[in-house]
Amino acid sequence: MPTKTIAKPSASTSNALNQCETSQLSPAALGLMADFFKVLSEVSRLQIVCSLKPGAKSVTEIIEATALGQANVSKHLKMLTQAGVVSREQRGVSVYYQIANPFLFELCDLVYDALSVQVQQQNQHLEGLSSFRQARK
Amino acid sequence: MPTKTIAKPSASTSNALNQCETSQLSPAALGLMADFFKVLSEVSRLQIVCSLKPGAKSVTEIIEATALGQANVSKHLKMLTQAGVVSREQRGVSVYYQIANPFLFELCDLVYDALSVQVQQQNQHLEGLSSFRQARK
DNA sequence: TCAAACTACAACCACTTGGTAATATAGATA
DNA sequence: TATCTATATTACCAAGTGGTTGTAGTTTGA
Repeated sequence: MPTKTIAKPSASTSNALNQCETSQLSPAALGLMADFFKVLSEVSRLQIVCSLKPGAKSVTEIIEATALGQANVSKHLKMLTQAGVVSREQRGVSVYYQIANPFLFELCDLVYDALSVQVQQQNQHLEGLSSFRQARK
Repeated sequence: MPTKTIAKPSASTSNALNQCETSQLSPAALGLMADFFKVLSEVSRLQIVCSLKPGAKSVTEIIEATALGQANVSKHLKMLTQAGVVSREQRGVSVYYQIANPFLFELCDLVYDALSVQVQQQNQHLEGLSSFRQARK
Protein backbone atom coordinates (compact mmCIF):
# COMPACT_ATOMS: atom_id res chain seq x y z
CA MET A 1 0.00 0.00 0.00
CA PRO A 2 1.91 2.98 -1.26
CA THR A 3 1.45 6.11 0.80
CA LYS A 4 3.80 8.46 -0.97
CA THR A 5 1.14 11.12 -1.42
CA ILE A 6 0.06 13.42 1.34
CA ALA A 7 -3.41 12.15 2.07
CA LYS A 8 -2.96 9.35 4.56
CA PRO A 9 -5.84 6.87 4.30
CA SER A 10 -5.61 5.56 7.84
CA ALA A 11 -5.23 8.43 10.28
CA SER A 12 -8.03 10.95 10.15
CA THR A 13 -6.32 14.26 10.64
CA SER A 14 -2.65 13.38 10.73
CA ASN A 15 -0.48 16.26 9.68
CA ALA A 16 3.06 16.70 8.49
CA LEU A 17 4.30 18.51 11.54
CA ASN A 18 3.33 15.75 13.92
CA GLN A 19 5.19 13.35 11.72
CA CYS A 20 8.19 15.63 11.81
CA GLU A 21 8.70 15.21 15.51
CA THR A 22 11.00 12.24 15.26
CA SER A 23 12.71 12.55 11.91
CA GLN A 24 12.56 14.77 8.85
CA LEU A 25 9.81 12.76 7.15
CA SER A 26 7.82 13.62 4.10
CA PRO A 27 9.99 16.17 2.30
CA ALA A 28 7.30 16.17 -0.37
CA ALA A 29 4.75 17.52 2.09
CA LEU A 30 7.18 20.16 3.29
CA GLY A 31 7.82 21.07 -0.33
CA LEU A 32 4.13 21.59 -0.95
CA MET A 33 3.81 23.77 2.11
CA ALA A 34 6.91 25.74 1.14
CA ASP A 35 5.51 26.30 -2.35
CA PHE A 36 2.22 27.48 -0.94
CA PHE A 37 3.93 29.98 1.37
CA LYS A 38 6.21 31.07 -1.45
CA VAL A 39 3.22 32.10 -3.54
CA LEU A 40 2.15 34.43 -0.74
CA SER A 41 5.64 35.73 -0.03
CA GLU A 42 5.55 38.56 -2.57
CA VAL A 43 3.90 41.92 -2.11
CA SER A 44 2.68 42.04 -5.70
CA ARG A 45 0.88 38.73 -5.39
CA LEU A 46 -0.63 39.74 -2.06
CA GLN A 47 -1.85 42.91 -3.74
CA ILE A 48 -3.54 40.84 -6.40
CA VAL A 49 -5.09 38.57 -3.80
CA CYS A 50 -6.33 41.57 -1.84
CA SER A 51 -7.81 43.12 -4.96
CA LEU A 52 -9.85 39.95 -5.45
CA LYS A 53 -11.40 39.96 -1.99
CA PRO A 54 -14.58 41.77 -3.07
CA GLY A 55 -15.05 39.25 -5.88
CA ALA A 56 -13.91 38.23 -9.34
CA LYS A 57 -12.02 40.71 -11.48
CA SER A 58 -10.74 40.78 -15.04
CA VAL A 59 -7.05 41.14 -15.68
CA THR A 60 -7.55 44.74 -16.71
CA GLU A 61 -9.39 45.47 -13.48
CA ILE A 62 -6.63 43.84 -11.47
CA ILE A 63 -4.04 45.93 -13.29
CA GLU A 64 -6.00 49.07 -12.46
CA ALA A 65 -6.45 48.05 -8.83
CA THR A 66 -2.82 47.14 -8.24
CA ALA A 67 -1.02 49.53 -10.59
CA LEU A 68 1.23 46.70 -11.70
CA GLY A 69 2.44 46.06 -15.25
CA GLN A 70 0.32 43.91 -17.54
CA ALA A 71 2.93 41.25 -18.20
CA ASN A 72 3.80 41.20 -14.55
CA VAL A 73 0.21 40.67 -13.48
CA SER A 74 -0.23 37.97 -16.09
CA LYS A 75 2.83 36.13 -14.81
CA HIS A 76 1.68 36.35 -11.21
CA LEU A 77 -1.82 35.21 -12.12
CA LYS A 78 -0.39 32.19 -13.85
CA MET A 79 1.55 31.31 -10.72
CA LEU A 80 -1.49 31.87 -8.49
CA THR A 81 -3.60 29.73 -10.79
CA GLN A 82 -1.12 26.87 -10.87
CA ALA A 83 -0.92 26.99 -7.09
CA GLY A 84 -4.69 26.67 -6.91
CA VAL A 85 -5.06 29.99 -5.11
CA VAL A 86 -7.20 31.59 -7.79
CA SER A 87 -9.48 30.20 -10.47
CA ARG A 88 -9.68 31.32 -14.09
CA GLU A 89 -12.77 31.92 -16.20
CA GLN A 90 -12.90 33.37 -19.70
CA ARG A 91 -15.80 35.67 -20.58
CA GLY A 92 -15.53 36.90 -24.13
CA VAL A 93 -12.27 38.74 -24.57
CA SER A 94 -11.68 39.20 -20.88
CA VAL A 95 -10.48 36.63 -18.37
CA TYR A 96 -11.86 36.80 -14.87
CA TYR A 97 -9.99 35.55 -11.83
CA GLN A 98 -11.26 34.96 -8.33
CA ILE A 99 -10.03 33.42 -5.11
CA ALA A 100 -10.50 29.67 -5.37
CA ASN A 101 -10.72 29.01 -1.64
CA PRO A 102 -11.99 31.62 0.84
CA PHE A 103 -9.91 29.82 3.42
CA LEU A 104 -7.09 32.02 2.18
CA PHE A 105 -8.66 35.11 3.71
CA GLU A 106 -9.06 33.44 7.10
CA LEU A 107 -5.42 32.49 6.90
CA CYS A 108 -4.30 35.99 6.01
CA ASP A 109 -6.42 37.48 8.77
CA LEU A 110 -4.89 35.05 11.24
CA VAL A 111 -1.37 35.93 10.15
CA TYR A 112 -2.13 39.61 10.14
CA ASP A 113 -3.52 39.55 13.66
CA ALA A 114 -0.50 37.61 14.90
CA LEU A 115 1.88 40.05 13.24
CA SER A 116 -0.02 42.99 14.69
CA VAL A 117 0.46 41.63 18.19
CA GLN A 118 4.10 40.96 17.48
CA VAL A 119 4.73 44.47 16.16
CA GLN A 120 2.85 45.95 19.07
CA GLN A 121 5.01 44.04 21.54
CA GLN A 122 8.14 45.16 19.75
CA ASN A 123 7.00 48.77 19.92
CA GLN A 124 6.37 48.49 23.64
CA HIS A 125 9.79 46.95 24.04
CA LEU A 126 11.40 49.77 22.13
CA GLU A 127 9.50 52.38 24.13
CA GLY A 128 10.72 50.73 27.29
CA LEU A 129 14.28 50.84 26.07
CA SER A 130 14.08 54.46 25.01
CA SER A 131 12.52 55.58 28.29
CA PHE A 132 15.22 53.65 30.09
CA ARG A 133 17.97 55.31 28.09
CA GLN A 134 16.49 58.77 28.45
CA ALA A 135 15.79 58.18 32.15
CA ARG A 136 12.61 60.30 32.06
CA LYS A 137 14.42 63.31 30.68
CA MET B 1 -3.32 61.57 12.63
CA PRO B 2 -0.46 59.43 11.38
CA THR B 3 -1.41 55.80 10.91
CA LYS B 4 1.60 54.53 9.04
CA THR B 5 2.20 51.64 11.39
CA ILE B 6 0.11 48.51 11.33
CA ALA B 7 -1.59 48.65 14.70
CA LYS B 8 -4.63 50.80 14.18
CA PRO B 9 -5.63 52.45 17.45
CA SER B 10 -9.28 52.95 16.63
CA ALA B 11 -10.75 49.81 15.06
CA SER B 12 -10.51 46.79 17.27
CA THR B 13 -9.72 43.99 14.88
CA SER B 14 -9.25 45.74 11.58
CA ASN B 15 -7.01 43.87 9.20
CA ALA B 16 -5.05 44.70 6.10
CA LEU B 17 -7.12 42.62 3.74
CA ASN B 18 -10.33 44.40 4.59
CA GLN B 19 -8.59 47.67 3.94
CA CYS B 20 -7.43 46.33 0.62
CA GLU B 21 -10.91 46.09 -0.77
CA THR B 22 -11.00 49.58 -2.21
CA SER B 23 -7.41 50.50 -2.95
CA GLN B 24 -3.97 49.03 -2.46
CA LEU B 25 -3.48 50.50 1.02
CA SER B 26 -0.81 49.78 3.53
CA PRO B 27 2.05 48.41 1.45
CA ALA B 28 3.98 48.22 4.71
CA ALA B 29 1.48 45.72 6.11
CA LEU B 30 1.61 43.66 2.95
CA GLY B 31 5.39 43.75 3.15
CA LEU B 32 5.32 42.39 6.67
CA MET B 33 2.97 39.59 5.66
CA ALA B 34 5.09 38.80 2.63
CA ASP B 35 8.22 38.64 4.76
CA PHE B 36 6.51 36.32 7.21
CA PHE B 37 5.40 33.98 4.45
CA LYS B 38 8.84 34.16 2.87
CA VAL B 39 10.43 32.84 6.03
CA LEU B 40 8.21 29.77 5.77
CA SER B 41 8.66 29.34 2.03
CA GLU B 42 11.78 27.20 2.20
CA VAL B 43 11.93 23.50 2.90
CA SER B 44 15.06 23.83 5.00
CA ARG B 45 13.49 26.36 7.31
CA LEU B 46 10.32 24.28 7.60
CA GLN B 47 12.51 21.33 8.53
CA ILE B 48 14.08 23.38 11.29
CA VAL B 49 10.68 24.51 12.51
CA CYS B 50 9.42 20.93 12.49
CA SER B 51 12.44 19.73 14.40
CA LEU B 52 11.60 22.25 17.12
CA LYS B 53 8.04 21.09 17.61
CA PRO B 54 8.87 18.73 20.50
CA GLY B 55 10.71 21.56 22.25
CA ALA B 56 13.91 23.57 22.38
CA LYS B 57 16.98 22.23 20.64
CA SER B 58 20.61 23.27 20.43
CA VAL B 59 22.11 24.09 17.08
CA THR B 60 23.95 20.79 17.04
CA GLU B 61 20.74 18.91 17.71
CA ILE B 62 19.00 20.81 14.92
CA ILE B 63 21.83 19.95 12.56
CA GLU B 64 21.50 16.27 13.47
CA ALA B 65 17.72 16.34 13.12
CA THR B 66 17.67 18.05 9.76
CA ALA B 67 20.93 16.81 8.20
CA LEU B 68 21.66 20.34 6.99
CA GLY B 69 25.05 22.02 6.97
CA GLN B 70 26.17 23.94 10.03
CA ALA B 71 26.61 27.29 8.34
CA ASN B 72 23.34 26.80 6.56
CA VAL B 73 21.46 26.08 9.77
CA SER B 74 23.08 29.04 11.45
CA LYS B 75 22.01 31.33 8.65
CA HIS B 76 18.44 30.06 8.68
CA LEU B 77 18.25 30.34 12.46
CA LYS B 78 19.35 33.93 12.24
CA MET B 79 16.59 34.63 9.76
CA LEU B 80 14.00 32.80 11.86
CA THR B 81 15.11 34.70 14.95
CA GLN B 82 14.95 38.08 13.25
CA ALA B 83 11.47 37.22 11.98
CA GLY B 84 10.41 36.44 15.54
CA VAL B 85 9.54 32.86 14.67
CA VAL B 86 12.05 31.32 17.08
CA SER B 87 13.68 32.58 20.26
CA ARG B 88 17.33 32.23 21.21
CA GLU B 89 18.78 31.27 24.58
CA GLN B 90 22.42 30.61 25.38
CA ARG B 91 23.21 27.84 27.84
CA GLY B 92 26.94 27.52 28.37
CA VAL B 93 28.59 26.79 25.09
CA SER B 94 25.42 25.76 23.35
CA VAL B 95 22.63 27.95 22.04
CA TYR B 96 19.09 26.65 22.29
CA TYR B 97 16.33 27.68 19.96
CA GLN B 98 12.62 27.15 20.31
CA ILE B 99 9.42 28.25 18.61
CA ALA B 100 8.54 31.68 19.91
CA ASN B 101 4.82 31.45 19.23
CA PRO B 102 2.95 28.12 19.17
CA PHE B 103 0.47 29.84 16.90
CA LEU B 104 2.85 28.82 14.14
CA PHE B 105 1.93 25.16 14.52
CA GLU B 106 -1.78 25.90 14.30
CA LEU B 107 -1.09 27.85 11.15
CA CYS B 108 0.95 25.06 9.59
CA ASP B 109 -1.69 22.50 10.52
CA LEU B 110 -4.34 24.68 8.91
CA VAL B 111 -2.34 25.04 5.72
CA TYR B 112 -1.47 21.39 5.67
CA ASP B 113 -5.10 20.33 6.01
CA ALA B 114 -6.14 22.71 3.25
CA LEU B 115 -3.40 21.42 0.97
CA SER B 116 -4.37 17.84 1.72
CA VAL B 117 -7.91 18.49 0.58
CA GLN B 118 -6.63 20.27 -2.49
CA VAL B 119 -4.30 17.43 -3.46
CA GLN B 120 -7.03 14.91 -2.81
CA GLN B 121 -9.40 16.77 -5.12
CA GLN B 122 -6.74 16.94 -7.79
CA ASN B 123 -6.15 13.21 -7.53
CA GLN B 124 -9.85 12.51 -7.91
CA HIS B 125 -9.92 14.78 -10.91
CA LEU B 126 -7.00 12.96 -12.49
CA GLU B 127 -8.57 9.59 -11.78
CA GLY B 128 -11.73 10.76 -13.46
CA LEU B 129 -9.81 11.86 -16.49
CA SER B 130 -7.84 8.65 -16.77
CA SER B 131 -10.93 6.47 -16.43
CA PHE B 132 -12.56 8.58 -19.09
CA ARG B 133 -9.65 8.16 -21.45
CA GLN B 134 -9.35 4.44 -20.85
CA ALA B 135 -13.13 4.00 -21.10
CA ARG B 136 -13.14 1.16 -18.55
CA LYS B 137 -10.62 -0.85 -20.53
C1' DT C 1 -11.10 42.11 -43.86
C1' DC C 2 -9.12 45.52 -40.85
C1' DA C 3 -8.43 47.54 -36.50
C1' DA C 4 -8.69 47.74 -31.65
C1' DA C 5 -8.85 45.66 -27.11
C1' DC C 6 -7.45 41.98 -23.98
C1' DT C 7 -4.46 38.53 -22.46
C1' DA C 8 -0.46 35.40 -22.68
C1' DC C 9 4.24 34.41 -23.67
C1' DA C 10 9.28 34.75 -24.55
C1' DA C 11 13.61 36.98 -23.84
C1' DC C 12 16.37 39.68 -21.11
C1' DC C 13 18.37 41.96 -16.98
C1' DA C 14 19.24 43.09 -12.26
C1' DC C 15 18.80 41.35 -7.97
C1' DT C 16 18.14 38.04 -4.39
C1' DT C 17 18.97 33.71 -2.18
C1' DG C 18 20.24 28.85 -0.68
C1' DG C 19 24.26 26.21 0.01
C1' DT C 20 29.12 25.60 0.98
C1' DA C 21 33.98 26.28 2.41
C1' DA C 22 36.87 28.81 5.15
C1' DT C 23 37.54 31.55 9.01
C1' DA C 24 36.52 33.79 13.44
C1' DT C 25 35.01 33.82 18.19
C1' DA C 26 34.04 32.11 22.69
C1' DG C 27 33.80 28.74 26.29
C1' DA C 28 35.45 24.39 28.32
C1' DT C 29 39.09 21.19 29.39
C1' DA C 30 43.62 19.36 30.06
C1' DT D 1 48.81 28.00 27.21
C1' DA D 2 47.10 24.80 23.98
C1' DT D 3 43.24 22.32 22.25
C1' DC D 4 38.73 20.94 21.36
C1' DT D 5 33.83 21.95 20.84
C1' DA D 6 29.99 24.91 19.52
C1' DT D 7 28.27 28.68 17.08
C1' DA D 8 28.53 32.69 14.10
C1' DT D 9 30.28 35.13 10.15
C1' DT D 10 32.29 36.05 5.65
C1' DA D 11 33.01 35.35 0.77
C1' DC D 12 31.63 33.12 -3.08
C1' DC D 13 28.85 30.71 -6.64
C1' DA D 14 24.96 28.76 -8.97
C1' DA D 15 20.19 28.99 -9.34
C1' DG D 16 15.94 31.24 -9.07
C1' DT D 17 12.91 35.35 -9.44
C1' DG D 18 10.50 39.94 -10.19
C1' DG D 19 9.97 43.40 -13.55
C1' DT D 20 10.05 45.17 -18.23
C1' DT D 21 9.87 45.22 -23.33
C1' DG D 22 8.38 43.33 -27.29
C1' DT D 23 5.48 40.23 -29.60
C1' DA D 24 1.87 36.77 -30.60
C1' DG D 25 -2.82 35.06 -30.35
C1' DT D 26 -7.74 35.75 -29.76
C1' DT D 27 -12.08 38.04 -29.66
C1' DT D 28 -15.10 41.90 -30.78
C1' DG D 29 -16.83 45.47 -33.65
C1' DA D 30 -16.81 48.40 -37.83
